[in-house]
Amino acid sequence: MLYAGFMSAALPPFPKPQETAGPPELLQVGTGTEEEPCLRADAARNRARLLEAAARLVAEHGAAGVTMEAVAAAASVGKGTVFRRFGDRTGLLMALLDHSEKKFQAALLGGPPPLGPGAPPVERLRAFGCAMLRRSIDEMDLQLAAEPSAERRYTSAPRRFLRGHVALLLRQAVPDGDSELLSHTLLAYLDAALVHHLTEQCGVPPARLQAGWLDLVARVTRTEHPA
Amino acid sequence: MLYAGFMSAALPPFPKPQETAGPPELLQVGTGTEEEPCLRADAARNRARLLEAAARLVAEHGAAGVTMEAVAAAASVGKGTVFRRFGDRTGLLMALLDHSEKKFQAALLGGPPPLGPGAPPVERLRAFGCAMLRRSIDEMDLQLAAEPSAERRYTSAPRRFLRGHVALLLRQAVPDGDSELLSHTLLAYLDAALVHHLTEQCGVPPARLQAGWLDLVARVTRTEHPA
DNA sequence: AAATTAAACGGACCTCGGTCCGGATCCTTT
DNA sequence: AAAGGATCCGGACCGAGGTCCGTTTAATTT
Repeated sequence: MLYAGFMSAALPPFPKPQETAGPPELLQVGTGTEEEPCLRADAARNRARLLEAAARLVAEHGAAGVTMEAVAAAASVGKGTVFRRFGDRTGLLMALLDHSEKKFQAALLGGPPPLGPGAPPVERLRAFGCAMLRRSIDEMDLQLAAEPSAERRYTSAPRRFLRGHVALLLRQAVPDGDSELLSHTLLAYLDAALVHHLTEQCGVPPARLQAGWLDLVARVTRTEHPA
Repeated sequence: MLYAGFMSAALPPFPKPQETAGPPELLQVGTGTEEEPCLRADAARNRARLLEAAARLVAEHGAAGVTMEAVAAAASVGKGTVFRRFGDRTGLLMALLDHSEKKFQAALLGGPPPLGPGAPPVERLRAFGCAMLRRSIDEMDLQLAAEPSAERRYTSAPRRFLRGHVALLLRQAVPDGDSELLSHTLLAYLDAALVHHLTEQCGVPPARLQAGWLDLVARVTRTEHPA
């Protein structure tokens, strides 16, 4: 069931939808946060409305134009409802990325190689990076806008999943070595903000970024470059 | 003259102190933004007051307690003055780190080896990372609070300086290889937010972080581990 | 079908970062 | 020393994120 929507639990009075804990140091894939735990009818309807409205606003005015009040108004819903459902602005933006996220996770877990299982780990790492780069470039504005504050940046469910995946591959490809730490390093190269900076502000062409990834993987795994 | 205060120019009506451009792709060290261009007497006095007040607030309530209004009040100064001088909250916080920053830069440029010049590049890289880790751990709250928004994260003068330094060492240590991109990767490992996450939220001991750095440098430069 | 209760709703309200501009203040010029 | 002009000051103002709580509504029980 993949990881299934990273924040959507319905909690007592108002407290923001927290992370449903999960195992403290999960190395498994599927970060287990359960799907919407049976939203009430009206709640589900409003949630859908809000997502639709938010998506429309993004399409029209870019991610920067997605104001919590604007979304609420566009969905004919109270402001409080938006926060109740998504916790905060970041949560709403992440929910917008959820679909793409789930598809990507599915490809990693069960898709065809080399992205999915079946190929040797180093090859899967290469493919992973290239796919991530594409994704980052495509959904740039949203990815940037959805970035959590510094304290939570590394604890979001999608991030944890990706890191777990990379760490898994690294454990196979680099048995000697701190896969946990190395996985952070590799993921950092694919960070949306960095990719944005390099491509938009420094004019680095995507091909160079991709070559850089292949080179980085080769160095970290101490392998040779692919042909 | 190092890089000398990353933002402090006095500009016409109000526009925020911008980056004074600088060469588009400077690979030199000393990122040239000139010192306070002769602040008016009252302006200089207020600037000092503000920094002092801000430092006191940090000491008392942590970086989170540094509110622009609070700083203004504590310095007996108008709110607008704070913004005029420092541009925005990030600018104020960065100014607080400026002293430590300059000292660090001096150590890199002219201090004793292996941090300063005189040691082989790989050794300097190792020392650089260890020093950065210490710094990150010491000034954690401030570093986190001073982090710019995603769009500007990679364009701040201190960041550019550090990246230039690492890229310089990498060009010597790894002539074959995209030093620009690799320098981003190495710096990412030392990112304050990541260090915070690992040490505070994951309980990773600093020694492991340091070992991870040495290992990373070894892999990236394709050298052996030090004894 | 009425009563009950847990959950959801909505919008007033608060805080804080950031902007504006009329007026005060400091340097220069003569 | 007086005037003139550039710079700076201050605090009212605005927008947006986030919270609170009295009210409404959907599920459940009897």
